[in-house]
Amino acid sequence: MQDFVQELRLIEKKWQEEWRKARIFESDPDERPKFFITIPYPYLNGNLHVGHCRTFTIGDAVARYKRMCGFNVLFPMGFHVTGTPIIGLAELIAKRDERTIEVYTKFHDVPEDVLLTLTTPEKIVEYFSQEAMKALKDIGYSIDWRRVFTTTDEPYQRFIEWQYWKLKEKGLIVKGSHPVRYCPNDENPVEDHDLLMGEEATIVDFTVIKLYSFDEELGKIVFPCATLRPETVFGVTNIWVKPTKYVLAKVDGEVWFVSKEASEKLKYQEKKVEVIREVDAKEFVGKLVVNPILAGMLIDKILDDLKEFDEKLYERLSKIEDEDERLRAVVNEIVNGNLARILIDLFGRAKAEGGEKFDIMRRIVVPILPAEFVDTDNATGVVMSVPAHAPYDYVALEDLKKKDEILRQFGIDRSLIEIEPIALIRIEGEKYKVPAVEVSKELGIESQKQRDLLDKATKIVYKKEFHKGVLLETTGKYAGMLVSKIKDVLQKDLIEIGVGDVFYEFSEKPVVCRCGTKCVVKVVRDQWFLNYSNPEWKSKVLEWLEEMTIIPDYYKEEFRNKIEWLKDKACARRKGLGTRIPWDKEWLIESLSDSTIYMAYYILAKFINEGKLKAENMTPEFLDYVLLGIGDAEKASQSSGLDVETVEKIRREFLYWYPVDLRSSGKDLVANHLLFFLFHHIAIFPKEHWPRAIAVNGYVSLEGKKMSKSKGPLLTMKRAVAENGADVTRLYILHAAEYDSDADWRKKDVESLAGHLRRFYNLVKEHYTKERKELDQLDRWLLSRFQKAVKETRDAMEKLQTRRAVNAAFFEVMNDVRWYLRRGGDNLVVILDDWLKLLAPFIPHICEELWHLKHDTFISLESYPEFDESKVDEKAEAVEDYIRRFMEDVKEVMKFVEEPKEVYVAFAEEWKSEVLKIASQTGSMKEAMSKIMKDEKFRAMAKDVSAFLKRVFKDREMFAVMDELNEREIIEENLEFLERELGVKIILDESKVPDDKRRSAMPGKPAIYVVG
RNA sequence: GCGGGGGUUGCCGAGCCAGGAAAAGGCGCGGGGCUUAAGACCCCGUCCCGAAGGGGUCCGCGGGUUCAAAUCCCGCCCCCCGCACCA
Repeated sequence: MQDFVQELRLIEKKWQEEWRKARIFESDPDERPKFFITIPYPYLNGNLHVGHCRTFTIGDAVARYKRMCGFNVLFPMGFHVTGTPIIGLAELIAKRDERTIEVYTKFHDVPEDVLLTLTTPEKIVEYFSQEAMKALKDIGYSIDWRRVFTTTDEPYQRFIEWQYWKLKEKGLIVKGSHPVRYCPNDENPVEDHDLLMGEEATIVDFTVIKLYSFDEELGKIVFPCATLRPETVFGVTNIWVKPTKYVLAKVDGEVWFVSKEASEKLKYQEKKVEVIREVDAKEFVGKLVVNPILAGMLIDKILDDLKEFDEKLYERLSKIEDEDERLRAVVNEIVNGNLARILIDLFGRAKAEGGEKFDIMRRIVVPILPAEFVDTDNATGVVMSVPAHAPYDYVALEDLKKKDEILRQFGIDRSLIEIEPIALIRIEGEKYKVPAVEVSKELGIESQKQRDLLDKATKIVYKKEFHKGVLLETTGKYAGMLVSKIKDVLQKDLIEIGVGDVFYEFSEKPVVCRCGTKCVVKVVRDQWFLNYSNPEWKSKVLEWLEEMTIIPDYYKEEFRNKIEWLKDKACARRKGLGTRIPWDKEWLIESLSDSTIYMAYYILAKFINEGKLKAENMTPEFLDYVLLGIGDAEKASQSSGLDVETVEKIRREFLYWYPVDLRSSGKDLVANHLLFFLFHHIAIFPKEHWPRAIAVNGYVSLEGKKMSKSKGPLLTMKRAVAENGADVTRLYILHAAEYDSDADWRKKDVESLAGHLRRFYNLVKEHYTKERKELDQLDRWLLSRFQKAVKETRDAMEKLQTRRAVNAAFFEVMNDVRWYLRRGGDNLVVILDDWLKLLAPFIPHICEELWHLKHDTFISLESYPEFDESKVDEKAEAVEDYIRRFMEDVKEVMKFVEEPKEVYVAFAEEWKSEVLKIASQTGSMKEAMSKIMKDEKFRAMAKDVSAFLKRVFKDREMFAVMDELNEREIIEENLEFLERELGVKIILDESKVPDDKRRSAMPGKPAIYVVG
């Protein structure tokens, strides 16, 4: 086999060189219709591998197919190097990181002495782009290499700057802040591959709701309660702290009571934090805090009581009619005035008096209680207790009620904890009134130490409430809203009125950086964002999506969802290779954000590489004109320093090639690159230049294992081609899987495929130069079958189903050819021209080589075979089917006879053909029966007729063609073949066939009697 | 949790959207041919039963619709992928 691969490699090199010399893949505008296909340019922090190979080969097969279908195809390629990984790699190589050296020598096949010199990003880019180009040429892609570029090229940077100015002008770039995973030690955001632990963790935003206490010494103290369910603020009965050390800290001017951990974390979240002193939470247990929201909602019930505390305050509040406004005023008095203190005093009095007023006051003012389940390393370390809806809260509270010694120890007044849960959510279609209580009881939870059960209960309650929960009257103006919709609304409202905040926290812990430091969530401020949440932008993209072709089609839904989900994206970074934001040079444009409309750059790249267009020519006026048609050639010429003619030429070429007809990509890029690709085209270009189609394909694994660039295993494209040949590699990867399902690279299967290709190669070589003979029945069968292969292949290629295409064009034709030869066909040459063309997009080198045995044109430029219906010969196909079936049946029967020698054949009685003829004109069994029974002759034998008809309708397809065939003739004509294949003598003498067998014969299934 | 895709005969993998074959193809395994022999190649078999081309059971689990379901409907279980600022 190695010999064959070596021979292949020589053939491949030869034709690659011929193609290059003849420049057949260099595409310039002409009168043909154009087809512009692009593939995402690869990121060069390593060698191209067989995963790239899949996406690229699909692209190349389509490019070659379309070219042969008469399109002027543009298939360009560039290289992506902006971003951080290349810098990271250079650093690792520079410091001789062992693991990196191992992976790059072992898997990326970089010779060690070369690798060790790659200590700067520039050297890495230089080396890997050369290697990539070699690999892409080695496999014979039909790329127009005049257009290659790298994303750090100066002209490219001009192009990106132009794009960003455009987006800025359109108001699509905004400033904002956002949370990132951050390492305090490295003082940098931490990327996925720099994590030691916690890769699964996501950043969640807790809503912080501030409750207020009052202290003689420090004044107001804020108890910032963190929750994922802000709506539960309406059902707070107390707050929980863990009986351990906390801190009092000045946070943006207010005094906050938070866990020590939280005081550290807050510093990274845009907060100014000054720790005043460490405190023991026990000191605060039993003290009271004011819930400003409830105070605002219930103020009218206690307004009169305020009069004696503060008359002016009373005046101010009682004047306000509007409920919402009053709530805001109350909150304001708590936050900025001394209403909190008054309410706490009022609570004391109401408690002494008891009664209804106390019931009201205890909703506004709640006690601080101790609980062991509180995690000080989660958010602020202070939580609200909502026993109606949180099993932990309910159980902890019940726990506390039972434990007098704890109450004594903390000096908690028992009357403070005689608390009833306050329900605020109704669950649609469920019996629960106070879910946390009922579910806890159902599960038999007794103590807050039963964490497993409590977690389970919490899950049940949260799930039901989230999906089917509706807010009750207790939530004031939010009543009637769905729980699933409330979070964002309420968080926003709380922040707006001044008692809410956001605390970012990891969903799982710990999250540890490679350096060993625990990561925190940091809020980056004043970052530039692409405003993908912009509703007009979004809806334009959504509308255009409906016009597009997405392959496979169910990905359209996926795209729809992802477009909806896409939020503003930070497009600026501090570190990495790339282009600076033109109006804020501190920042680099993030590397996915500079790869959105670069397909347009391929048109410019040709001129740049020819030296006709330089970075300094690429002025905004020039780009405006050639890419958008804004302004005119004169102005563009003046501004750029290019002559008008060149400017016009570039403009014309752009207009010829754009838009992108197909972008074929790996499925991993759907949620990022492909979305941005759509958004940016739609933002920048006029509608006629928006992308037409996107196709996605799956990954490639290695002997069932996932490949990894940074850890291995990995198979480079170059090695795959060197070991197996370009055409073998191509055919394998195209046939290994379809669409988004993943392909597995298996050495054994690849080798077996090489065997198939060798057979094919030898077969064609043997038959191709033979004289054409006149067509006989068998040749017509072959041609007929071949037409179906053509149709199937074309159909599959139109849908980018390379697996189906290869199956039809290669394997199925191969099977037919095998049968054809076995049947003694020796006119194979009649399909060979077309067969080679049919296969040329998949295995271009072999096809080119074989084609040249007879022709001196390039097969790569020939026209693709057309389906020719006149060559379809159903009868010839029926005859072959008959022969095959006959052989199978005879063999089946021969199994039961030792040493079979003679086979006697009897054909079906005449009446059966008659019945069949009538039946074939009817649609149903019933109809056929009634029609047939009109004939007296059949009526006499109704039983037999009905039994036969049943069979006929069971096997309709076979019987459908039978009345056209003369069975006796077929067997007689092929007697020699049949006897040779079956190794018996076949005698068409029905007198030797027993009666019962003869009667069971049917058209298409003669009676067979074997004699030993 | 949300969204998308899946669970097919020893394995890989078609088919299911447009219901009607023990269910393509490949691999593995077994047998035969060819060959001095091995490999390659060609043919046959590979769920169970059957000494005549036949019968039975089968496509995650449980129901339903239908003359007929791997294919349609309902419920359940399980698996994979994405959830971002990273290419």
